[in-house]
Amino acid sequence: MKRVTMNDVAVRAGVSISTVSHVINQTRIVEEPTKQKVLESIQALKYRPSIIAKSLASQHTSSAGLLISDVGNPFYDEVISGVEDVALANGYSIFLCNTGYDLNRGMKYIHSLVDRSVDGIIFMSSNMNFDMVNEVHANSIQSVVMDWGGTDVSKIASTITIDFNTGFQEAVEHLVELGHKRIAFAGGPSRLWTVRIRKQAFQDAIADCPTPPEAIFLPEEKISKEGGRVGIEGGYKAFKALARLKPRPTAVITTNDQLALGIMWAARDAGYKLPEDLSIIGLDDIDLASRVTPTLTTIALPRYEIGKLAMNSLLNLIRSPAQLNNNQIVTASLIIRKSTSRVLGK
Amino acid sequence: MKRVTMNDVAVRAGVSISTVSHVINQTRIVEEPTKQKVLESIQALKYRPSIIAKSLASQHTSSAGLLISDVGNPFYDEVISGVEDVALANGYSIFLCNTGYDLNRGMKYIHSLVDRSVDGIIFMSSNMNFDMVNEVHANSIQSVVMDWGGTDVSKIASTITIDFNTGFQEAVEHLVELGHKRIAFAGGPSRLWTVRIRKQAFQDAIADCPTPPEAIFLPEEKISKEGGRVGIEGGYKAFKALARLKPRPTAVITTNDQLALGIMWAARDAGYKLPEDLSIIGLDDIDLASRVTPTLTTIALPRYEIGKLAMNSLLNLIRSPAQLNNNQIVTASLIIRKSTSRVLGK
DNA sequence: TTGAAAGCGCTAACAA
DNA sequence: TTGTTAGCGCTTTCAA
Repeated sequence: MKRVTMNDVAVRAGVSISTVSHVINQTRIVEEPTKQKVLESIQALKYRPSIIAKSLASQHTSSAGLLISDVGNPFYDEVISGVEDVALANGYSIFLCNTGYDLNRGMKYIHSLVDRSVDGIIFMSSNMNFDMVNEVHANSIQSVVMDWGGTDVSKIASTITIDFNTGFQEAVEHLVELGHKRIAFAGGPSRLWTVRIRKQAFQDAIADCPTPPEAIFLPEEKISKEGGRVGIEGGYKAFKALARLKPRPTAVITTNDQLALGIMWAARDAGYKLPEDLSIIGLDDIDLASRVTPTLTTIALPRYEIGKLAMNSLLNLIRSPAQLNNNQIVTASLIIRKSTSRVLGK
Repeated sequence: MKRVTMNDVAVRAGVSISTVSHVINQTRIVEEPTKQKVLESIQALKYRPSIIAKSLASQHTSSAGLLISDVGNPFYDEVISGVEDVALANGYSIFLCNTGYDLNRGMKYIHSLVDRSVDGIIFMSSNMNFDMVNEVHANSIQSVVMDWGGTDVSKIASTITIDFNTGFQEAVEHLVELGHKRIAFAGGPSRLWTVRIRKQAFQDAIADCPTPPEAIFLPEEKISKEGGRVGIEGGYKAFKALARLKPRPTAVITTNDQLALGIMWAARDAGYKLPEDLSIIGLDDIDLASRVTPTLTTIALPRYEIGKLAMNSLLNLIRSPAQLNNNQIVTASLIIRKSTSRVLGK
């Protein structure tokens, strides 16, 4: 039981191999009767083209790599789905590369992808560096990078950046409207670009208020663990810090939903009534956010859209490499749920 | 800037192309001086072999497909990591295929993987069918399937099955020791094999007790949504059903952690003190389980190990296809945390 | 111990 | 409109 090749189809249809190729790829006009014979042979022989052979001959593989730092991070779920959906729709297959926040591992993956001659790579790992993008570029492979600080890659890759300003502005306005005068901010260490950009957006939003509320910054280092990641545990710690403040903030805005949930749970454990005693705003809109009680008000990232956008950008780049330097911006915006409420009058 | 090929290396080293191939693959003895020359050329030219060309010539691709139903399901996080870790360590790359609980989509992926000549496929999607496995087998591609009911594929694939008996036995024993006499079971619809197997394990565990506690089955259909999936919302509904029972069960065992968390949160919303008023046991040991308060006692699935096991089995199969019919069993076992406690004496 | 050469299954000039 | 054929970059048999 050998593999059925294009040649088998050609022989059975009584045409040349190149005709077969052309009817399959619709790459030149073939007379209807001839075409039908070919199609019939393909059916009869259950012929399936070898993508490998095709790749070797055509010099592109219809495959792409997706570099992320952690499949376990709820941020990525929908991003992956978005990427996959447009990939599948375009005949592309995705190599998933999970760096696990490890630069060496990331570089290994890059090499593997280059060796496999993928047509493009999407960088969504916060733990990436310029060398990686450059290595990819040096091998004339296209790439799209989620703009997570560090070096400027806009000369050699398309980028996607998230506009947090809108979201934070809406969040602060929302709280101010509810009467909050002291708003805390909880995030990881500012040395991380991902944190800095959010913090800046928060500060700008505060400053933009007609009568700015007081902004209080919870101690960063206590909240985060090694690597700078913050999670639910970070929320517990953030709450402790928050509860200790003398005039207590009446609201808190966080840099991610897990952190917000941690604060929420810690607050409840401490006997707070939510949201009356403390308004909480998250960021990301992970799945859980709408499933806990009270449901979490959060600055939502259109994650599925980001995934689709990234893959579409990559496809554009692959199809017309000239079209570089398109920096796409996606906007984060507030979703109001039940974890925020009017501050209690005294 | 053309690609550096094996031929370039051969020319520079003054040897034949086949010698280069052999030193790279260590597939025949090459005199030390010759070998050094080749190695030096490789370095100097920064030569990297084309996996595509290699695949075409050698008829295997060092790539594999991983079919799962939903990246968003926390069950898969570590499974994926496990698969990836051993894949990476063995020079394999993984095509991630997210069926989204959709059979058609699954079949599309299968075809794509077959066309790409992957060396093997791991089926971890509950939404798979015999046709898929058979299609893969018909193309002489190896596969490992997570034994999620349906048809028997043991003749054409290696399988992994989870032993739930141990876990449920430990769970029931644990509750009995704590004095529980009425234990509820909350799960999705029994028509799903995944649910049935767990339910059976629960019933067996109850029956095995010296003095069996009473087993109460919460209404399945109310708990699950379309497709039979149960999540946090299901937990809320399960709790309502549970709270309505006349002599209230003092403990509940669920078929997954999300369900357990839903019950936990609903119970707290209803003013229960946990775990005193209700002991709750989950299943899976998802990340959240150890991060909520009270931390969740749960029947843990060694998910990372399952991933590693699956990929290792696949590699074995690829290396020696004869070695089929190895059905591996992994055991689920209880992790005791804080969501279970002694039943209050009256 | 090494080299020559015939593929692997397809694409894409170039001819006809 | 169709066919011939030279690769794509590598593996592997067969000879030397």
